[in-house]
Amino acid sequence: MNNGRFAIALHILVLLDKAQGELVSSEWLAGSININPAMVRKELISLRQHGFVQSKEGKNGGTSLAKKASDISLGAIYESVRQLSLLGHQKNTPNPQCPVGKNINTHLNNLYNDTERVLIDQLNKQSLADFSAKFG
Amino acid sequence: MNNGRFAIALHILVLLDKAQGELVSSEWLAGSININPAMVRKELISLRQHGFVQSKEGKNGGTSLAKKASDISLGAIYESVRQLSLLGHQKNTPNPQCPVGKNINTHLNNLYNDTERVLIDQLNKQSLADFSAKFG
DNA sequence: AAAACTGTAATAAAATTATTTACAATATAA
DNA sequence: TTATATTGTAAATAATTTTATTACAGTTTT
Repeated sequence: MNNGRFAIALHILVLLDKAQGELVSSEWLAGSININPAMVRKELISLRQHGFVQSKEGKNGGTSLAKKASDISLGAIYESVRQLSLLGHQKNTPNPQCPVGKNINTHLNNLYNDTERVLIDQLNKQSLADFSAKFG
Repeated sequence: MNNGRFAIALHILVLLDKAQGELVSSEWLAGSININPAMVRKELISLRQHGFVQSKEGKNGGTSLAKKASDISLGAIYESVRQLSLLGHQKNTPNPQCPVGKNINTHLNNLYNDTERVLIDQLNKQSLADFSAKFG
C-alpha cells in the first residue's frame, strides 16, 4: 500500500462516532488529528462519496456518520483510500525480451491481488464500532 | 506498505533461480528488470544480508542463490524489504489532548501488526520455487 | 448583512524513492 | 604483470508522490 490516508480516514470516523450524530466541523476534526482543515475536507469528499458520512454546509454545518458504525467495516474504509495495488509497482517496465521480465507483472499482479484480498478479509473482521470501542 | 523494492527483489531472485547456480552479473539482472545496475547492487546488499544470495567479486564474478528456492518463502522476501509498518503513518502526531488522538497510534499499530501478520502468512504459502515455476 | 461553515482548486513544500555517476577494491585471464 | 570485468559503496541528483497551505466562492444560520 501507500496510504497515510487510512489513518486519517479512520481517525475522522472514530471522532464522528464519538460525536454521536452531532455535526462536527472540519476545523475541529483537524485539531484532533493535527493536520490542516483542508486535508480533512479533502478526505471527507471521499468518505462522503463512499457513503460513510454526510455533511451539511453553511453556518453550524459539519459532518456526521451516514450509517451505523457497526455497518462500516475497516476493510471498506481501506478500500476507500487505497489507490494502487498493495505492494506498489506502478512504474514497473521490465524488459519484454526476457522471459521472466515479459511475464513478471502478470504474476506479481496475481500475487498482489490474492494478498490484498486476504488483507481486506482480515480488516473486515472489525467494524468501525469495534475499533471505536477501544477508545473507552 | 510502500515498497517497489519487493518487485525488484523478487525479480532478481527469480532470475537467479532460473540461472541454476551460474553466477549472474548485476548488469545482466538490471537488463531484465530495466533498471540501473547500481540499484540492483543496492538490493543485492540486502538480499545478501538476509542470506538469500551470495556474491563473488572480480572478473567473472556475480551472484547466485545462497539457498534452495524452495527454502525461501515470499513472506521472508517481503520482510527483507519492508521498512515501516504496512499502512504507513510514520509522521502521525495527533493531538494528545484529545482522548481519541491520544490513543489512536497505539490502536492503529495493533491493527497494522495484526493485519501484516496475516499478510505475511499469506505470502508464506508460496516459496520462491513456486513463484518461479510460473515462468515455465 | 455578518458570521461560520463547506467545497474545491491551485500552488507550494516536504518527503520519499529512484537514478545516475563515480571510483576503489577485487579477481580473472591474457 | 597488466588489462579487464566485476562487485561494493557512497554521494549527488532527479523524479515522483505525498502532504500542507492558501485562497476564495458558495451555503446556511443568526
